Amino acid sequence: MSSGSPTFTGSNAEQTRRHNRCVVLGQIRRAGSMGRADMARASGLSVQAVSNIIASLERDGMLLEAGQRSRGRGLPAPQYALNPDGGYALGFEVRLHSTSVTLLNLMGELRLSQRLPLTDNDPSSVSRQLRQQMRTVLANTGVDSRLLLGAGVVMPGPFTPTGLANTSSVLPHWQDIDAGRLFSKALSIPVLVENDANAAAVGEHVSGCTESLSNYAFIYFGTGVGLGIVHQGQLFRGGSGNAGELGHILVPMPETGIAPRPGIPMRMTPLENMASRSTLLQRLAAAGLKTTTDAELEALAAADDPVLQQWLHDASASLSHAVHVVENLFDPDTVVLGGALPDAILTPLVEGISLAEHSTAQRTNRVMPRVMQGHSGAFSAARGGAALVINSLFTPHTLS
Amino acid sequence: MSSGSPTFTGSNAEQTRRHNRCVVLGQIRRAGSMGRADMARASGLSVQAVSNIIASLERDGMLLEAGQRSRGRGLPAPQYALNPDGGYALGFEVRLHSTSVTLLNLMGELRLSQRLPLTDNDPSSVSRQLRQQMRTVLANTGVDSRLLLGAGVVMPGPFTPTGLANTSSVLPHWQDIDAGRLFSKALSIPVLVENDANAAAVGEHVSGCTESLSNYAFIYFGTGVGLGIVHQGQLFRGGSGNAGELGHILVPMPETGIAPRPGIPMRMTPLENMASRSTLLQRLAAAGLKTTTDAELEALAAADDPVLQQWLHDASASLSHAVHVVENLFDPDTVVLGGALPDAILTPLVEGISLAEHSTAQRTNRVMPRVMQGHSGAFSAARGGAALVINSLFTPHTLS
DNA sequence: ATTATTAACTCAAGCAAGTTGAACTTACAA
DNA sequence: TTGTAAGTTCAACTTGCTTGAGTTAATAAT
Repeated sequence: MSSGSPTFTGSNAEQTRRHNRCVVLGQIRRAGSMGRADMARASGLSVQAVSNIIASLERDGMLLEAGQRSRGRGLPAPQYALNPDGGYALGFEVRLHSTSVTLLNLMGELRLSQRLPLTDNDPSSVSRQLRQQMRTVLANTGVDSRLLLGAGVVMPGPFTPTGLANTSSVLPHWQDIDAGRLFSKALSIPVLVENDANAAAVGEHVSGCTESLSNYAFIYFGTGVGLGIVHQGQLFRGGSGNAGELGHILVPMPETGIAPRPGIPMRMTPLENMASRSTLLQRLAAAGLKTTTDAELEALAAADDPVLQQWLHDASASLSHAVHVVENLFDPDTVVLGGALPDAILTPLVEGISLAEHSTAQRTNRVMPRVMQGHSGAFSAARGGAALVINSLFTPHTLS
Repeated sequence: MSSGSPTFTGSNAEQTRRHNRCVVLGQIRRAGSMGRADMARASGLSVQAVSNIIASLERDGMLLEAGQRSRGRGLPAPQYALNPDGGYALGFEVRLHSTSVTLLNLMGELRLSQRLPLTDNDPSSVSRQLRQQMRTVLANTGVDSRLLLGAGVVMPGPFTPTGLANTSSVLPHWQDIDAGRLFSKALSIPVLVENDANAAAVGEHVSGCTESLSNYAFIYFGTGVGLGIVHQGQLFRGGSGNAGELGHILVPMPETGIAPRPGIPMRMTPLENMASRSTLLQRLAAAGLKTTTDAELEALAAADDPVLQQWLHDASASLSHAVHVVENLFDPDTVVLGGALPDAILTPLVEGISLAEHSTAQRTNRVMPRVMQGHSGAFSAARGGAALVINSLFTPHTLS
């Protein structure tokens, strides 16, 4: 089913208040702490309106007074800052054989993360396991369940426009399941479902190298290679929620002795055949190295393993091509690379990227580097899931 | 200067009304005509709120009563439809040696279009010429200037985030000029400035093959090749307004005897070296054919000119690659191709596109063709400019 | 030291716009 | 002929932002 025109929905006083709360919270978050008059100026609201919103946020425990600040004459302004413990968000990553969970506080700080093996990945088994993990996390951190603002669940796509089901997914048994509704019922809190790249992209916004940016691209290394796009503070999801399939785009293949496929005019290959973790593992396996864990990969990196070095070389070249495409099509303020690779691999991969001079991104007035390294490691997707919830507090929901 | 986080601005009752007016107008537009109760159900507003908005829109001349409609029992509902003459929008295209103007009514119907040669393209000369063209159009159509809702001006980029200036643009003398402010002063109406591809994309939404869609990509053939992305009814502009530089992405080069450039690992070339109007003209010139006008191109197409045929073949192959990239990165409901090419060229170009089966876009449940042909011809950009204004009436401004 | 100025905040009244519920109108059905 | 359903209007109510007057406290000027 195609998305059609979104039937925009009407607004009223209640939604206006919700919007303005988001605006105020977002400003406090970005500035660290602010006074009422500053917020009024920044938001265009009257001081009185800001004052009422502050009072309501303080009642809800989201804000704390943070001293006073005097700038020259006049009454010193009481400053307000986020209460880090004013709320928490859970993030889950559901994979074929494991589920991960993270807990972030309002400031986007990691409180706990945990991974469990998953034996049955049918919907009800997964729901049970997430529910169990939620209980464990709350018990281990002492966080009151009433402070949970929601959960973000990261799952492999593809998605359909009607919520979040998948057709020929990596996960069996999930055809046409509305995962959001399912988990929301199981966990008794609001749930957002996203793919790994989108979640990781938002994770970088909530705590990472793009906190001050609202337009950027995030290249995520999971099993394959994904792309999360943040545009004007919002995720770009595409018509059916499957935008950012960077791994599918064709890149020129370096001469590695592999024959070109028939039907493809040149020696082109999908990016995920060159620059994904599974490709690396395949190459290592072909060379007789049975490698699977991050620790093993780190050891190979430390030993300057030649197969790994060659892969890094080839993968960086392919990524350079992909980054060029992303820069020209999305015009991001920066391109961040991160995900489920150890830093020992990710860092040389990012450093190996060489960008063409001739590009829209080659502006004179840019303040960010064109390429940056973002969060990495096993929990970057789950962290991103929790970040989706945190981020939604600070970002007015522009639609609906 | 990078965009940073957009400081979202607060909302109030006045903006709520503006938003709801857009919602209601948009629904009437999509449905053709509607009654109050239908709009209330579709928007989530109360019937009374809709009623008040309808009254205000009718006072403003934007709506007309369009009979009654009875569905079974109950009071027959008075229907409302857009008043085609309730407002007009101007669209301009500023090029190196010409300026074009179009006038669209509220329904997106073309009322007039005109092209004038441009001798001096410095800012004040252009402003004068546009002002003159506005007067001419109003005089020739008898439209009252008070019915002008605004103008959309299409100019070549690149843009900067601070409004709409350009640095190393095709147009000289325009460095760091705020074109929007300039034209708005000259024309005494609100002005939007966009690049050709974005404007043409919105043009297709206002009257074209994507009226019922809110996620699509538009590949625009101007001097080069551009891409306009509409996502959830909004243009995707990127961090500095320069998203969609499709012409810059590298595509595999068919064996046409041209030597590969040094530094590029394979025989890759920017798309606009393969699939742009200027490339076609160059090839024709190299073959001794001094062709410049659309009429001459149409004649060559009718004569099955071999140089043109070869170009069509090569360009379609390159475009196939580009469409594949666009499908996978943006996940649009469809990809539309259009712009400043005559139909005699555009149609075979679109028909020549062959798409890989293996793609995110290869869904089972798609309702639109993957590739469609959109508006073409000399005025497609200027039309798009006017469409920007019309579209803004029906699309709630989600930010700011 | 006293007074003026300035900035930030609070209080109370006012306003705009959406919501709610009762009353009215019309068409179809029993 | 009467009842029911659907659409609309009217009037009272509610929410939330704005406005303007009054209060407080820090700095600057006298």
